Amino acid sequence: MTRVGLTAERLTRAGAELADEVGFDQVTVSALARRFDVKVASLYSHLKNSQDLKTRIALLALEELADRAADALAGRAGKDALAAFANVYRDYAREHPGRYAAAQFRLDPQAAAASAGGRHAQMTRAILRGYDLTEPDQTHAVRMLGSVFHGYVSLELAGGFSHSAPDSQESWSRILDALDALLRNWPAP
Amino acid sequence: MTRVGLTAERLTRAGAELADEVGFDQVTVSALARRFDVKVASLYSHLKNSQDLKTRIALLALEELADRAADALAGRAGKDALAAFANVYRDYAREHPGRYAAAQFRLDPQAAAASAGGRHAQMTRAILRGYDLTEPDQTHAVRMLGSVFHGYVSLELAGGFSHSAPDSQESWSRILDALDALLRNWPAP
DNA sequence: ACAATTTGCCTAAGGGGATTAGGCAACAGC
DNA sequence: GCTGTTGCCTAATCCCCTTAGGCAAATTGT
Repeated sequence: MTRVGLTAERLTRAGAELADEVGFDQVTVSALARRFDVKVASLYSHLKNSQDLKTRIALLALEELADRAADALAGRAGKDALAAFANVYRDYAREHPGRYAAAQFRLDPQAAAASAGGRHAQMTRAILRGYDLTEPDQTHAVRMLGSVFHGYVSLELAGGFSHSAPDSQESWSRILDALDALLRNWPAP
Repeated sequence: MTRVGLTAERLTRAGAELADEVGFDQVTVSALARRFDVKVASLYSHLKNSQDLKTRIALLALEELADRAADALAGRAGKDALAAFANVYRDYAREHPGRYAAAQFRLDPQAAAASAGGRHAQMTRAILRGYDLTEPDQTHAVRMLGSVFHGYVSLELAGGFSHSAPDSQESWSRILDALDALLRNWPAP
């Protein structure tokens, strides 16, 4: 029997592709085994279990997302940075819905600590350097931005804004305008 | 054999309770059968299948949420209405995490049309009557509010804001202040 | 009150995914 | 070429989903 050359990394990448094709919750050890034309049990030499697979895909997605965001942020500030950052999330979710869903996967504290989650938070804070916010308002703003981006992208992905005017792209642009205005004029307590 | 008296309604309610206890994705026809001390196959006289069960729970959650929101909105306007509405979502999600997750369940067009989704949208629009927005900005604002509420609640439920200062309640209040300010001063295109 | 009918829950059976134990063949290093 | 390790396999167990067909309990009509 010829060996196929499975590794945790190859399985994770293939799992991510599978997620984008059929949805993250349809990513299964069995489906992955079929994809490699290998018996299911064989994967257990490389993966601890099904949760391990999903965690790895989630970590991959978080890394990719952070990399793209870092790229987009380079050399930008103010509203420019805000929009670039936001678009990275939205575009990633549209290009890779399965991976985006994976990035929402509930990680255990172990994995969460090792994830790119920290980079995301840092970058969101970096954007706010272009605005005049001090703590604790900065944290409130970070949380709000995260909520809007995640919320909008989730709802859009779930089909919430299709089949109704105006265009989702239009709303997205205007919401970014509104957020920029809000950050420039954050209300005092 | 004595009959237990299963009905789709009782199963749906029990499913919702189960969801709150163990998580919506752990809600299974088998677990529900165990809860009623009945064989699994017996449930299929009342439910079409597993997806049917989940859809029913989702519809129940959407109704409950809409009822609470309608209640909270009665007699309120402006920021008062905004905060009351937002708190309904957040409180419901904290009291009933499984149901809240169910409300996010992807419904087929059939079920979606019969759901309380429309009421939610109408109520969000009603809140905006207290502000001076015309179309299409009103729709943009509706979408933004939905995104913030859903996004914040999701992130909070996923544990995103615990273990870090300031308190999540604090951020929530300040974000509502900020949204109110933004709606009173929505930027021109 | 009792027969006829409907209906609720059951047993049985088949299919798929997760996971573990134990075996043998392919590879790497000497 | 021999040896030890590793990769993939078979086999077995468990849990969930779903359908088919049967018997008994509730309900209905007389």
